[in-house]
Amino acid sequence: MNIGEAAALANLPPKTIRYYEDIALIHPARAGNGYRDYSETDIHRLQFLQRARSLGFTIEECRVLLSLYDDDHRASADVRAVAMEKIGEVERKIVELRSMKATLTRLVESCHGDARPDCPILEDLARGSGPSCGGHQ
Amino acid sequence: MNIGEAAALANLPPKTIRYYEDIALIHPARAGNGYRDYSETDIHRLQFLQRARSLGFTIEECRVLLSLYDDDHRASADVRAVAMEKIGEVERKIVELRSMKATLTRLVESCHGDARPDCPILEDLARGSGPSCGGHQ
DNA sequence: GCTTGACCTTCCACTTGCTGGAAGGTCCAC
DNA sequence: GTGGACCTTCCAGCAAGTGGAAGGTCAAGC
Repeated sequence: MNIGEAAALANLPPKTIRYYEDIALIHPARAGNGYRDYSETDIHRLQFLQRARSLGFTIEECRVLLSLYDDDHRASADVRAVAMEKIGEVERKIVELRSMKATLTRLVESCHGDARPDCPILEDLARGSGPSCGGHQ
Repeated sequence: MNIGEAAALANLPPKTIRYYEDIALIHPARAGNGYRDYSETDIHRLQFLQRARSLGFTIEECRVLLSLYDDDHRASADVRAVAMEKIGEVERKIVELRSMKATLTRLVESCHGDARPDCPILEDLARGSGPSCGGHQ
């Protein structure tokens, strides 16, 4: 199967699939004309990657998950641990975004938003969070 | 004032401050010895950048905000519009992360997590989201 | 047989927002 | 005058792809 069909089945752009081969996540065969030739197994790996990436796993985490996927003697506890760590990361990100949203909302509500130049949003930004006033890096 | 002191006041690494100069967000003076020399105004702009970045504005958005900050004839409505657009983006990101977290949580709960190799998490990933089954790009 | 267009190939550059490190200059205290 | 902390420039690299150029291949239509 050519890369276009594989792309449609895995819901990934052909460019991304070639990139995944570049970084050795998949190893498709080659047809006589030099075209990549994807097997059912390759498609499964691509779908695996698409789904894992969409769930927020990094490429390196996907590599680990794929090696567990390939390992018949894996412990499901190992997979579970990776997923739980990711839940924690996603949670931390949500908390951070909620804090950003709260601050932005407060700023927008404090701004009259008309044609005049005085703007509490810009004033707040220019004040900065200071060297030790809760700015988050 | 040298870059180290400016960095402490703005809560930014010196490297980042040089980078901001590289991309023309700030234009500090130079002392006789070639060292950058930051004024109070420069510090305010750096604090502005630090705060705006921490609130999720991209560098290009910061550039727009700084130009509004510099413009005595700005309309506060323009600033407000940028901030509201950012609130929308942050919200969309939160929704996406919540959906990721829900899926991950479901997967983790379905996995016994012991020494055996059978793992619903890997099975789900290998199934993929399919070409038209709600995978999000 | 020839053209057209869709597909495939490789390779290199670009993106965002920095960060790390090398090689060297400056400043100040001891 | 020496050590260490600071500063300078420049070059390389990170994640995770994306865009585009230059060219090869395949199948359909005339």
